[in-house]
Parts: sequence; C-alpha cells; structure tokens
Amino acid sequence: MNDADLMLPGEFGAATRLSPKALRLYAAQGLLVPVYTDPGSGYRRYHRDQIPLGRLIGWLRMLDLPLARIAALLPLDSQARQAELRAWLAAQEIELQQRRELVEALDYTSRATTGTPTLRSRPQRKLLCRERRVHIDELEAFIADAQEHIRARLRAVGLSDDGPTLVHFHGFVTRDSDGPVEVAVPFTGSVEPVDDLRVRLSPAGTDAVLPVAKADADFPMILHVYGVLEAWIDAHRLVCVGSPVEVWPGSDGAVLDVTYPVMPSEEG
Amino acid sequence: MNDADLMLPGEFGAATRLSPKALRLYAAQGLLVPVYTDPGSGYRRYHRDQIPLGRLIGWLRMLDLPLARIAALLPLDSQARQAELRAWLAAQEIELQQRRELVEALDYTSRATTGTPTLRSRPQRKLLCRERRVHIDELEAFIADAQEHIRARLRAVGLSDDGPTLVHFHGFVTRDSDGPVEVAVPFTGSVEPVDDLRVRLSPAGTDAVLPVAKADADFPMILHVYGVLEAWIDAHRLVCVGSPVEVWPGSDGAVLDVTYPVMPSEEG
DNA sequence: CTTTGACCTCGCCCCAGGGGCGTGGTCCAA
DNA sequence: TTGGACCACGCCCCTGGGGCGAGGTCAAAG
Repeated sequence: MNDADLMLPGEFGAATRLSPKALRLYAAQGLLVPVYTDPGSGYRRYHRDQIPLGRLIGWLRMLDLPLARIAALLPLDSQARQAELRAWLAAQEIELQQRRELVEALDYTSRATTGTPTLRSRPQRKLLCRERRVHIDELEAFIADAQEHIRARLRAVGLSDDGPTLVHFHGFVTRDSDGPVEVAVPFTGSVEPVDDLRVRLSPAGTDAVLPVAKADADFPMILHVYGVLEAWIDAHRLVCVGSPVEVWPGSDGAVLDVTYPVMPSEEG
Repeated sequence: MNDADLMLPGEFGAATRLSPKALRLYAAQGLLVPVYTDPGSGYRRYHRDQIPLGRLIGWLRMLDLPLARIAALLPLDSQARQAELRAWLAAQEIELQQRRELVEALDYTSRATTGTPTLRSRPQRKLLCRERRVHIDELEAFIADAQEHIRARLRAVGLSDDGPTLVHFHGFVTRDSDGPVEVAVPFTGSVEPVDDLRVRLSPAGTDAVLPVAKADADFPMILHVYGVLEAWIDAHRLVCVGSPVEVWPGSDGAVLDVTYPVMPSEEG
C-alpha cells in the first residue's frame, strides 16, 4: 500500500464530493471506513481505491436513501442494486399515489355520497374475539382469517353466530401506525376461551351508525367516513364513549357500517 | 362558553386522533392553541369547536406535510387549500421523476455513450467573470444572462472575446444545494472591472477534458459524465487541482466539454 | 379527610443526516 | 520555529414527535 494512495478527509472529500463531516458519520456507521486511523491523532486516511465507493454512496444519498438502506445496498452487485432501487422507486410511486388519494378524499366536494348517520341501540351480547396489533397491509387478511377461525370455533361447539362480524379499532390503523384490532363475532350460549380466542361481554348501549358504500370502504376514503360520522356526533351534542367498530356486512346492503358507541353529552 | 364544551388533551386527542404529545407541539407552534390554559397547573383546555381544526391538521400530517406548511395552509379556504395541495403533489411528482432519472443515470449500462477523456493544455488567460451562488433551477438563466452581459461589456470596450464561455463550479450544484458558480469569458486586451464583473487571471495548466453529447448534458445525467471523467483521472494517476469547469460550446460539435484542471500525482 | 388512580405538566434522551461553530491538536513548509 | 491549512471532537440546531420519569391535579371512592 503506497503512502501516496492515502488521503486525508479533505482531499478524499474533494474527490467524492462528500463533506468531512459526512465522511466521519459514514465511518462511524461502518459505511465507508478509512483504511487507517492514527491511534494518536485520530487522523483518518482514505485509500484512493475507496473513491468509487464514496462516489456511489454520495449518489445514493442524492436519492435520499437512508444510510441503513445504503449499507444494505453496497455489498450487492450493480444488477441487484439496480433492481433494489427500482423496487424502491416503485414503493415511492405507491406512496405518492396514496397521497393523491388522501388529497382527493380531503376534498369534500369530490367524495362519494355516504348515507346519513342514525342512532341504533345495541343489546348486551357475548362476543368471541381475537385481538392483535396489525399493520395496515395485514389488516384485511387478519380480519378474514380471524373471522373464519371464530366462526369455525362456534360451529365446533354447536353454537350459531348471532349477527355480523364486528371489528373493533382500539387504536387507529393508518399507513404508518399499527393499532390493536379486535375481530369479534356475537353469539348466544356458552363457549370456553381457547388459544387466543377470548370471550367477553359487550355492554348494552347506543351506537351512532353510518352505512358505507363500497366506493368509500377503502383507505383512505374510509377516513372521510369516520370524519362525517364524528362530525355528526359532535353536531348532535353526543360524545363518543369508546373506540369505533366496523360491522361487516353493514345494514341496507352496505358493505359495512361504521359505528361509535355514544352517550348524550352532559349539557344535552 | 359552556364548561362542558371544554376538554382536556386526552379527550380532545381521542376525538381528533392526535396524541397529547403532538397536541402540545402544535400548541407550542401556534397551530392549534387551546382556548384556555390554567396559569397554576398548566392544564390546557380545548374547545369542542376546535375538533374540526384538529382533524384537519391530523389529516394534513398524514400527507407528511411539515408543520410550517400546514400552518400556512390552515387560514385558507378549502378551495385554495386544495389547490395548494395539488400543487404540492405535482412538486412531489417532479421530485420522484428526478429520482427515477437518477436511478437510470446510475445504471452504467443504460447511459448514453460519452466520448473518451483527453488531456488538453490550457494557456494563461485573462477572464471577465461574474460569480454568484445559484440554485439549480436558476442555473441556466444565470449562465445565459451573465454570458450575455460579459460579452456585451467586451464589445462595449472594443475587445473581442477569445474563446467559448467557461462555467466554473466552485461548489457543486445539485437539486438541494446551491454553490458558487462563476461564468467567465476569456479575452485579450485590457478591461476595467465594473459592477459585479471581475477581471482575473487564469493560470496555464493542463485539463482533463470530456466532450458531452446533448443527451448527457442535463441533470442528472451530467453527474455521470463527471463520474466518468473523475474515474479516468484516477485511473491515469492524475489528481484534480481545482474545481470543474464546463466549456460552452464544447469541442468537436459537443454541446459542452467538462474539464478538470489536473496534475500528475506525486508517485506518477 | 385521605387515598387511589387517571390524567396532566415539563424535561430529558432518542431517531436521521448532517451544518455550523469553537477548542485544541497535527502536519508541512518557509 | 512559526504560520497556515488541515484535522478531531464535542456541542447545539433542524423535523415531528415517542418514550420515560418525576411530580402536580382532579375526581370519585373509601
């Protein structure tokens, strides 16, 4: 290793267009480690052969890739790296498309017309439930699977279910936040809890209900449905006393009903 | 103002799906200020009527809009807000398109073929220059304008220019970083500096030169041209001794030449 | 009247990717 | 030997909160 092939961060940075500060960060992260560090002074020396790597990192940073992802990309050959980058671009495209849909959904005038909310009384019922934290892309599969599981269990003990499936959103599920989701089927009779299936009592009460048409049932339009229902609740001087529940299938041929347990506000 | 219309952050957060922590941040930023703050306990009270505003903020945050931009959007009516959002989406689209181009440019096999770098000696010359920091979208206009200005000045004092326009990139100009850019025209004779036009001497030396075809002349493909030239310099055991210069028009019918002042490395 | 539990406050540390600044050490040439 | 250029390190800053811990507040319940 010829000494003339070694460079200090300034020179190396001029060759790669990376600032000394950035170089120190990359060294600390293990992305681009200088070939030699003086134990006394701490001076770092980069080898001329590291220039292409530095340039590649700078290039990938221009794409706003996080350093961790860059680190995962570096060991790949250029074919595989290119494929990863294209996949990442495709993901960005999907995200942008979702943002477009969010903006469209935000526009009240362009939304599909949802029905009018109503109040509906809810009897005390026993529910057989499964609960889990899910991310938004697992939500549909989780609901279908849990529902099937629960109904199979009810059949196995000779009971019939007692109404449509309820999906409780204890936390909100959006693109970037998961939340505890509980799939429940009401039944009459007696069942022992088994595995991760729980039995619990749902108290009687009143729900604010809004049937949702198919066109509004998907994220992000569904958020707007929640908005309409919540606005209606507020406008009628009611207060939400629990988390929202989706009822599948909904009333009057709707694919689902969105419901909130409500009570009259103190001031009525 | 009825007391029953006032809520603590927990309740207000449940109605708007904003965390108490986020609410405190929005209050501190002035986005969503509680109607009343107890001077003793610091307890904040939100009014029921603030719920729609809170929901709107949450919605806009789902789009990943920065709080500062949200603050600017809130006073607008929904028409104007929607227009701003669409404009912002369009900007995102452009950014994504640029990323696509960056990825394509990164792919060596798909690039347009550039010529082969050569060495060219550069005589000592006098330059009439204008320098400024420019962002990438002002670059083209700045070059055209400065060039015209400089040549007009040379004509005004009865001198003829002495070669193509030189654009010195003292700092690198990318999408998100401006850099000092110097537009210079070589001339023979004597000119006094005027306004922001400076006269300086460019020393003799050697340049590594790469002619650039029209297809490669735009950002981000031009970055790849720089990459090729820099790699060639490294491979020939040369070192860059200054910042790059673009020569408009280039040699052999190229729209421009990219050049770097170079010297033989010590070890030769 | 006091306890309990839920809710609230504020403050600090953390995430990414550095920029900017200040202090002090290093290296090379004149 | 003394500049001047370069370097390392550490601290504070930006965004948008999450998480945690110490301690204050408030209501209902004992």
